[in-house]
Parts: sequence; C-alpha cells; structure tokens
Amino acid sequence: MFRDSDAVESGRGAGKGEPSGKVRVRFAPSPTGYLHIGGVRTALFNWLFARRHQGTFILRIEDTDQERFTDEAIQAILDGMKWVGLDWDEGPFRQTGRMDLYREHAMKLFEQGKAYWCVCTPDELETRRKEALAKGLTQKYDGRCRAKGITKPTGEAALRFKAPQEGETVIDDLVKGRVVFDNAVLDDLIILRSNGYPTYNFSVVVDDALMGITHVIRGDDHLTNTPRQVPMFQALGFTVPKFGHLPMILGSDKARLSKRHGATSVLAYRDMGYLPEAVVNYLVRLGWSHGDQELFTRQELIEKFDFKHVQSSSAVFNQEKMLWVNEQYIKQGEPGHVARLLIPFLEQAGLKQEVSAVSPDWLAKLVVMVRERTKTLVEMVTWVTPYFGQDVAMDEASAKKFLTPAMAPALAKVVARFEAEPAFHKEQWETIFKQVVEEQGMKMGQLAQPVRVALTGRTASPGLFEVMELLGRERTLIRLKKGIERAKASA
RNA sequence: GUCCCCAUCGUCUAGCCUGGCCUAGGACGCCGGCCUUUCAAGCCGGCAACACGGGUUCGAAUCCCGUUGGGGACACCA
Repeated sequence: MFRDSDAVESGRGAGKGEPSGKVRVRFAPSPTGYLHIGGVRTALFNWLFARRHQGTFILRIEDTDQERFTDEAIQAILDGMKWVGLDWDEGPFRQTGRMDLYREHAMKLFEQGKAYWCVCTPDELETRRKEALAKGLTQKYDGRCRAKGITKPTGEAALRFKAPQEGETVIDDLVKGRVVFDNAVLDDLIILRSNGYPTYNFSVVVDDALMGITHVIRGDDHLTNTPRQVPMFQALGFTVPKFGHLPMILGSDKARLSKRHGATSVLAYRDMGYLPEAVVNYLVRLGWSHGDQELFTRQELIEKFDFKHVQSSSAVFNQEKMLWVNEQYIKQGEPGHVARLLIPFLEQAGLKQEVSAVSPDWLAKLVVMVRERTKTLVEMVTWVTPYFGQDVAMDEASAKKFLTPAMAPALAKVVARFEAEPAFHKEQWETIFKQVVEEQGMKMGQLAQPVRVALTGRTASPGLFEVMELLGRERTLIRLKKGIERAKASA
C-alpha cells in the first residue's frame, strides 16, 4: 500500500486546506522557449498561495535535457516573470548545477535495492513499445532487467526505479480531490539515463524534497506523473508533499493552448500594449473566482486566493475578455502609472524628443484625456500623437470635408474672440464658443467639427475644450489659424 | 488501446461539498435604446446554459450509477 498519510489532506470540502507549517512552493518551468500564458498562470497560483500564507516562492529551471534548453529561453522566462511582477524568494536554481545530488540519491536507491540497472537499449525499447501498441497492450516496460541483478554494468546502462506493482497510490489533490491509481499501471521508470543525467520524474522528486517543497502546484498534465513520483519520495525516505493540479488553459478550438492560437508568450502581450496587472487579473480569473468579482488589486488577490474556489475543469482562453480587463485597468489605473508604461511605446513611435520635452504631469493629463477611448497602450499612442509638437498632421479627407472656404469666417470669428481673452479658462472659452455658434446661426456640430480637425487633424477626438486645455492657449490659436489658412486655400 | 481528469449561457464563471431561497445570478462578446460637439465612455434593456439517460428523495443544477463528449498521460522530453 503506497499511501502516505502526509499526502492525505483535503483542500476541497473538508476544511480549506489551510497549511499548518510554513508554506514552500515552486514554479519549475523548462526553458524550451518563451514563458507562455499557461506557465504564468501556474506561477501566479503558486505565488499567490505563497504570499497568502507568508510562505516562500522558489523559482527552479528544469534544464536536465541538455539538448533542448537555451540561455535565451532562461532569460525570457526571467523577463516574463519580472514583467508580471512575480518575484521569487529563492533561486533561480538550475538543475544542471545539481547533478551530484541526483546521482547520489539514485545510487542510494540502487544500494538499497530499490533501483536496478537496465541494459535494454533505447532502440529495443522503442521496438517493443511499438509491438505492444500494435497488439493493443499496455505500453509499459516489461521489467526484464529487474531480475538480472546487474551490479556493475560493463557497457551503457540506465538505472530504473522499482515501482510498486501491488496496491494503490492515493493522492488527495488540492483541486481534484481524491484520486486513486492502481499500482499495476506503474512503470519501472528510468531515473538515471545512460549518459548519467537524471530524468524529469526523478529530479523533481529530489529537488522538491531537498528544497522542502510543501505544496506542489502544477498543471494537471502532471496528474498522472504523481503516482510515479509519490513512491520515489517514500523510497528515499522523504515526506510526500501535498499536490494541487491546475486545469489546463485551452485555445478557442478547445485544444491545449499553443502557438497555433496566436500569441502565447506573455511578453507578446506586453508588446501589444497590455498592462501587466491586467494580464494577471485576467489569468487569475481563468480558473479561480471570488463570487461575482471581476477586478482585483494585487493585495485583494493575496488576501482572497484559495484553492477552494479553483475550478477543476479547464478554461478556454478568451482574448476579448482580457482586452476588456486591460481597458478597465487603463481607465481606472493611476494616470501617472499608465503614462510611465506608455512612454516606451511613444519612443518607439518616434516621439522620443517630444516625450522628453513634456512633464510627467502633462503626460498624465494627456492619458486622462484619451484613456476612455483606448483598450491598449498601442491604441493609446495613436490617440495621443496629435498633442505633441507645434503643428499637427492633418488627415486630408477630414480637412477637405470640414475646412472649407465657407467655414473660414466662422473660424476667424472664433479666433478673434479667443484672442480677446488673455488667459485660457476652459468654461469661459466654451461659453464664448457657444456664443459664436449661436450668433452664426449654426448648430454646435457644424462648428465643432472644423475646429476639431484644425486642432487635432482628425474628426474624432476627446471633448474640444479638454483638447484646448491640454494644447494650451498658444498652440490652440496657432493651430486654429493654420486651419483657417487651409480653409481659405481649399478650392 | 490502457489509465487519469473534466462537464452550468458562444466564452469566463456563481450556485454543487452542507439537496428546497434557482421561473439558475454576474461578467465578456453580441443586439436594441438613452445620453451626445465627433469618437468613445457611461446608463438602461434584450438574446443566451444546468450534455444525455437512469436512480435516491416529498423535492436534484446540486447526491449515486451509466452513456456520450472533451482534455491529459502512457519516452534514456519536461
């Protein structure tokens, strides 16, 4: 009976899975590419759980496969974590720096008769696996080297763990509840490859144990790995941690989220103009809920996060909703903060000089003026460009439509009245403007549009008087005059 | 094929553990209206779901069994 009482504690139903000791969790990505959305969510749940219980969050890079990892990928993971603000307390540890530890523990198992040398070659194994598949049999290792009792292999050999074959392994998962596996389905897994490197299922166990991990929170694609790992913890004499298997994130076709579904790297969302806190907010709601609440501050998340409300079924990633969340953060966020995040985008749009010429305060006001019209920082750039520089880029079609000779007199009147005012006062200028509209026997919109085009170069903009206020008296008058020139010249 | 997980509006979800308060609530999106100097935002309203079949019970979205469907795992990858 491979059943460890330590593993048996419910996170659902009975109690709330309140940890008794000090919580230690980890996020252990493999550096095969960028940090994707699913990875961020796993990291986030770990981080939240750690912060919620004043525990420790550890970052560990699973790089035991020399073939596939790259330093760039490690850097990308670090950058991604930093961008979303998931700071770790220990690490990043790299498994490649811990090889002695794995070998040492593997040999310990061998000496205790809990592991054995296997001289089957990868090719042979592959062939047998194919045969088994063709016959419709279980594709597990037949254990033929188990009884050979090889003490000192002469050639290439891998070390296999003697998995229990009787009884059952029970895990009481924080999100899935009680899951029972028949030990008969367990394979004698290779723990040390013939090249001396440990395999994943072994290195995780050694690391999780040695790092004192109390809760292993990971994607539910690892659920079936758990009954293979639990016996290893026990064979090594370690305490078995508690497990929590998070449901997967699916693409719109209900298949596991992948590159096929468009952007899956978190940093791609940064580049698309998403705020990191919006991404976090969206991701946490994908699989966790707190009543009807949609928006949470980071502090609220830490206070409210619990496994009791983690969904056990997978969720479809929906960019529309994430966009909405982003929009909310842009609209409700602290203007100065949004402005700071906007700067790199402005610089990239070629406004480096212009940006350095304005104050953070003015930039924040600009953000306030345009923010209810934008859903991303990228969109915000286009809304914000007309307000930099003396002149404005004029949209030809708009100018042609609204800056006509017939409009020139009314525009001139507006300018004359404005010029009579030595200082700009929003309400006052608005009153003046409306007076002109009335005197000219026009409708508000008739005069507002030409003015809008003269001021911003476009037919769509924030409220006219907000625009004037932001532009300031001088620039307002300059642009208005240029608009009149343009109107007169228009044939 | 074998094992494991999952199943409420198109999507994210509340409710399920501790059956009645559910003629199933919220959010995104979509449709319509209001507001309006443009574009937005905002506000109001609408469409839309308990996968199916059995049971248990006075009563089931909630408990049990089965079916179907979806996902995952079965490597000297992680």
